[in-house]
Amino acid sequence: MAADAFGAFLAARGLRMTRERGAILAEVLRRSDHFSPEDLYETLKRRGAAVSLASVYRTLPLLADAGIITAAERAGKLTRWERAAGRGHHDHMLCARCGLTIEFHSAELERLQARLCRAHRFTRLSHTLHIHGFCRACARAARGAAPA
Amino acid sequence: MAADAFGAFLAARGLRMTRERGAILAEVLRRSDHFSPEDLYETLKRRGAAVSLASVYRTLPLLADAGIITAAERAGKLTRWERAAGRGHHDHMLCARCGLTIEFHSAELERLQARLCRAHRFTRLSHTLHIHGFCRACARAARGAAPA
DNA sequence: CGCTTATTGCTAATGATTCTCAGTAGCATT
DNA sequence: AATGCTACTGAGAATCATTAGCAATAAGCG
Repeated sequence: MAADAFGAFLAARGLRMTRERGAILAEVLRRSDHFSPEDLYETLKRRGAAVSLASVYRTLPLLADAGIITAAERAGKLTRWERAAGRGHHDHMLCARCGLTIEFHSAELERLQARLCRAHRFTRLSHTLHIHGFCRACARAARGAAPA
Repeated sequence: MAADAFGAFLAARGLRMTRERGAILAEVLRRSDHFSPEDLYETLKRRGAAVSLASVYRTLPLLADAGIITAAERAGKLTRWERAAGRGHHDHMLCARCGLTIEFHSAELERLQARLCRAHRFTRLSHTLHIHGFCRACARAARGAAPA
């Protein structure tokens, strides 16, 4: 279904659904985590789908425009992407020690933001919330390692 | 005062307060907006403070560790920094059309985040919230430009 | 004042992302 | 099925922010 949606999206813009774009889309849909363009490229190569890195870079923004994925973060140098949650959206808690990503959603948070935007006469389109810190395991480890 | 704090921070790490670091710190404190390393470098050069771009890049992370500035965003390729709000912290609304940045703070938002983190057993250190959309003027302009 | 060693400026290197360009392939029409 | 018009692709060069390497300086301590 996402493939059809993407095809329609492309057609509406006079673009074409090619084998490469199909392969990239399929791989993206298979993923549920965050991935970098390089990640995706390596995986595709490993699976035998001959798609160049340039095409991966060219296709990701298209998938984003089509609403199928969104840019998730810019950790270090890499840009990471993730599958769009279809309808809703979620925010992230990122563990600074082990890299764990916790995805969460809070209707209350959304409502609060809407209220804040209204107060500032700001028309909200999207948002990104990243909470940095330590996951449970790492917080415990840190406590054990540096008790002083 | 911030200069003293930075000096103490450096001393505690066996680092030295140099003329260059002093100049960079002074310029950073003079700024109230978001700035890129390049921005800062150009301004310093214009003011006659001979500080190399490499030193700017080397000093910004130190100022961040000292809590004087924080990395604000990654628009395009540039990394932008801003002065830390001293005590509190604020979030951002970014206008996609004119680039306006609205800074805001909401105690309720902070409380809500604390609650969400507790629920996920996550130890929060910091967070970044960027709301993307249109500022009042641009929203009005957009409505006028594309009324259909 | 004289050391020790952190720091600086310059410049080359790095590395993710983008561009270029010649060859290839959708797809609508004939 | 063949043709024409373009979008698309792969490979490698080009960009450009950020880093690393190195010789020359200059903090900060005794």
